[in-house]
Amino acid sequence: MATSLARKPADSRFALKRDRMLKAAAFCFNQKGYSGTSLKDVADQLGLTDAALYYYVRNKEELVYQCYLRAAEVGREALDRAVADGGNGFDQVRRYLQYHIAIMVGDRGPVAIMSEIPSLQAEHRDEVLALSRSHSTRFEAMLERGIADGSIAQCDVRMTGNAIMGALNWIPKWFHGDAAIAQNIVDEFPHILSSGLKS
Amino acid sequence: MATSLARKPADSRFALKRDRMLKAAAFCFNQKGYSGTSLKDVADQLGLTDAALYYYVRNKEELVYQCYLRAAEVGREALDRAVADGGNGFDQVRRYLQYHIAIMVGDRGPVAIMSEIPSLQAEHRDEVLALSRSHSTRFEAMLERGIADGSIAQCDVRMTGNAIMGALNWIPKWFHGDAAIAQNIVDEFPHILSSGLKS
DNA sequence: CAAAAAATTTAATCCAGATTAAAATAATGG
DNA sequence: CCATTATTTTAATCTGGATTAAATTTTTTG
Repeated sequence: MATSLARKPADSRFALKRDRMLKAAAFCFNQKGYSGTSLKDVADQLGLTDAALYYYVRNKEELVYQCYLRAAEVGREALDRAVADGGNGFDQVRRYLQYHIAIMVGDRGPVAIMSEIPSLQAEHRDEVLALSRSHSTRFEAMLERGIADGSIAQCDVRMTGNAIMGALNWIPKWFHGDAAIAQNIVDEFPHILSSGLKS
Repeated sequence: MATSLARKPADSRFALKRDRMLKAAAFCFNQKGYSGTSLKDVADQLGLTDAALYYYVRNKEELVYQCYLRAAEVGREALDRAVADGGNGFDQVRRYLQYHIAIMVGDRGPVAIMSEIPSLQAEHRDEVLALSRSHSTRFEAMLERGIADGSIAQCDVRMTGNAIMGALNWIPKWFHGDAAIAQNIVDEFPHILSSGLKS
C-alpha cells in the first residue's frame, strides 16, 4: 500500500511500469488533449483499470505533472549533450535540435506537450515553469554565443527561440510512431530551422 | 428565445457580442487549456454569467468548434491575400506569414490554438480537420511553387510546412497583447522562418 | 408608452469521470 | 509452502462544472 512518493528509486520494476504509464499518458494528452483523455483512456492502453493508476500517481494532476517533468528532462538532456559537443553556436543549435527531435520521435517518446501548465497546482506549476524558462534561457544563450562567434546571423534571440521552440513543441501533435517519418524529421527539421527557405 | 442557429447573420448586435465571446474563449483556452477553463471563466471576462453563454452557443463543445472555425478563417484569409499579392513562391510565403501573424497578434486576435480537435463531436471534428488539412495543403503548394520557380531551396514541403505551422501555432501560447512585442513578432518571424539562422 | 422580442440571471438538476476503500490476486523471499 | 508485500480490481462515492428551465431585466419597435 506504499504510496509512490515513499518508494525507493532503486525499485526498477515499479519505475519501469511507471514510465510506461507516463508515455501512455503523454500520448493520450498529445492526441486527445487533457480534458479529452480520461484516466480510463490511459489505463486502457496499458491493459489496466483506471483505478490502478492511483498506485503510481496521487491523481490526474500529478500524472500531468510527471509527464511534464519527463518532457523537461528530455529537453535538458538534449541541450546538455549539444553543449558538451562543443563547436560554434550554430553547430550547437543544430545538434541540440537533432538530439531533442531524435529523443522525441524515438523510443523515449512520446513526450508530452506542455499545454496545460496553468492547470497544475501551484507548486508543480512553479517548478515546471522554472524548468521551462531555464530551458528557453539556455537556448537563447546558445543563440547569442552563435551571434557572438559569427556563426549565427544577427537576430532577436527571444523571438527566434520562440519560433524554433514552437516548431519543436508542435511535433508530437502530428507525428505518431512511423520510423521512416521519424528519420525524416530528424534529417529535415534542423536544416529547415537553421537554414530557412531561401534558395 | 431564438437559438443561435436560427438567427439571421444580418443581426449585427448579436454577431458582435458573439464574436467578443469567441475571442474571450480563445484567450482562455490558449492560456489555461480547455479543461482548465470553465464557462464561468469565459463569462467573467465578458461581465456575464456562465448561463448567458448558452444564448450564443449550444454548449461548450460548440464554443470550441466556433473558435476553431474562426481560427481557420483567419488562416485562410492570410493565405488568400498572399496568393492574391502574387510574386514568386518565396515572396508569397513571406507575405502569408506576415499577414497571418499580424492578424493573430492584432485586434482580430487572440486566435484559438487547435489543440482539442479530437474532442469535438464527429461532424465538427471532420469539418475542422478538413479546413485544417486544406490549409496545410495550400501552404505546401505555395512552397512547391517556390521550389519550382527557384525562389525556395529544395526541401521536404511536408516537413517544412509542419515546422513553420508549429512555430506559427505556438505564438498565441506565449504572446499576450503587448503592441510593441506584436510588431516585433510580425517583423522577426517571417525573417527567421524564411532565412534561418545561418550568418 | 405598451407590447413583443432579446438578453441575461437565478436557482436547480445532472452527470461523466475523478477519486476512494476494501477486497482480491499476483509476486517474492525466507 | 507460508507469510508478507506488491499490484490490481471491484464497487462505491463524490464533485466540479456543464446544462436546463423558468423568471427577470433590458431593448426594440410600432
